[in-house]
Amino acid sequence: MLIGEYFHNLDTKGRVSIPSKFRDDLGGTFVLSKGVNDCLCAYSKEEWEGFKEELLGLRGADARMLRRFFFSGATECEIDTQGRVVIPPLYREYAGLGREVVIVGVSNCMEIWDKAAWEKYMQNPALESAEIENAMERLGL
Amino acid sequence: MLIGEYFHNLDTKGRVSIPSKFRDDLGGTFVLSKGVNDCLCAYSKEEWEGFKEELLGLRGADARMLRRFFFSGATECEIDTQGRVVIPPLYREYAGLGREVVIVGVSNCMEIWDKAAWEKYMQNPALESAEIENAMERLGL
DNA sequence: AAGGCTATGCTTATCGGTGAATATTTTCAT
DNA sequence: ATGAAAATATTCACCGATAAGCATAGCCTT
Repeated sequence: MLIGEYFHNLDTKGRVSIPSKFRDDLGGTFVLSKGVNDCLCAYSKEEWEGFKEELLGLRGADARMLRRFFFSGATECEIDTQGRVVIPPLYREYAGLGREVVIVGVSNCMEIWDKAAWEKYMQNPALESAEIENAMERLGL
Repeated sequence: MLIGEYFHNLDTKGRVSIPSKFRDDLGGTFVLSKGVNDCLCAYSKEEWEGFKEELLGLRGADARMLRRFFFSGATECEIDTQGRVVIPPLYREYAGLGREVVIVGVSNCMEIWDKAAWEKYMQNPALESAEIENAMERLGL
């Protein structure tokens, strides 16, 4: 299971070390995709396969558009012998990654954030204890 | 699996480099066909066979029309020793290809778009974050 | 036969990806 | 606390992919 928060650095070639605790869950190659809040989202092959089948099962014009969106916004990544992956330039740009990034485990996927963006996001008032408590209550947790 | 988005240029002779990550999946020769939404669609021989069978299995007037469209609008292409293919003039014209094109992986086929047309297509309101989040929820991501 | 056209291939430059080597930091067991 | 091992950071050198321009060969036209 992918959980935790890790602070890492991109090297000058745009590579980043994957937290060693994540490597077994992710596998040697995984799928990196553009996430919803200006972050990158990495799925193990198994996770991605499930999603892919769902997408391929859809029919109609909207389905074609969704397929184009999700498949075009993803790329296969391979972890090298030193535990690193290259974040392609397009993806670095999309997520606004500087040198310092944060790698976050979200149970079934791993997210990569620019450090500043992550810290800003975590300051969101919706994440204060009271709000968290409210949300939990609404969801019956 | 064909995924990702690559920005390439046609040379003055109408040739374009196929992303190196796609070459294994596509094979040395593939089938280029006119796609839906003013793009070109490239299938590996295997994928094309599947598509062909699907088309041949259909009955009725619409089916006849689709068969004429897709079979007349397809041609075999060969990747040269430098990883390029010639896009015949008719196809360049059909998809409105200028110098800058985008090559998109859509899981089972590869699409070639004029850069401007692709960017316009991807601005569709149905692809705003809220819609995407809905779609992801439905698809179990 | 000469000139020009087209298709194809070759060459070079640039950029990004890859792999190795080493340094540094962290973790863990003793 | 200390040392060993693992994880992460950093740098360098090399290789491969792409872009662009040029060269060659075959073919058509005149």
